[in-house]
Amino acid sequence: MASIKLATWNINSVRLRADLVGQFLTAYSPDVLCLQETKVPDALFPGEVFTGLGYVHQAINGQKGYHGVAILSRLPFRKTAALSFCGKDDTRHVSAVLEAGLQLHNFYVPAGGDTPDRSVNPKFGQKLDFIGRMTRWAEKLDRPTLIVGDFNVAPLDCDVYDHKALLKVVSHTPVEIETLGLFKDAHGWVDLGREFIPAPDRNYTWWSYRAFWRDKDQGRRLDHMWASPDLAGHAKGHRCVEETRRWEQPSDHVPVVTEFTF
DNA sequence: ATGGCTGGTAGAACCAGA
Repeated sequence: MASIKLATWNINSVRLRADLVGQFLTAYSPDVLCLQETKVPDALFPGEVFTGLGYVHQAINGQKGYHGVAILSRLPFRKTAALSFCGKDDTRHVSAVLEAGLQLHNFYVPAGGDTPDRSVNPKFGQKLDFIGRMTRWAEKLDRPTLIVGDFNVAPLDCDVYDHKALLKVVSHTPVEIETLGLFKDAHGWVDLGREFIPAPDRNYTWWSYRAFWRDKDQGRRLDHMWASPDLAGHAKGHRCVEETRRWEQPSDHVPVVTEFTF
């Protein structure tokens, strides 16, 4: 029986934290790692660090300063692609088809700015539109598909430390949760994080750099792995690697890992 | 309950994250 271990991690600058990525790859040995917020143009991507660890297959889509995504893999790709949604080429997607036929899509959904009102904050509108565009994109999928990444939405009450307070905070507002829910239901995506760690258990993937929030465990579940219905049953193990949040000069997000058997 | 850190681009204070 074949087994594939896939991981996703918002790294918040892959150049600054290339060694941390290497530490994670060595310690947890995923076959594939999807990164978000690489913050580096493709020509400057530190690929050799990961090639040296056996991750010789790399699909990257980055730009200067902001956003940026990458897929590092020990398994060969049949094909790779990068999508631009909403008329903006802002490096929020990269995908790869693995030899097993698994379609892997890595997303960095817009954060959405400060004010949850698209009439005064265009970034919030862009976020909702991006998720709407994902919904239409998913209509065409007809293969076993895994979507991973930083969705920048904590959908369930128990995905934040204080549901009532955060209803007004971008990442947990009702309209974001509704929009993400429409996307989820349209394809029947299975939220693997909650398959393996059911509500209402604590299951955070992000903690602010601000010490007060971190020390009080005021986290949110923003990073996700969603499987299409035909793939979800193959998921056999799942975890968040909270340890990395305590590493020196860490990302504010932690890796999420799922193992599949076929 | 809170944005009071952090990174990148600059080459000093911004913007952005969420």
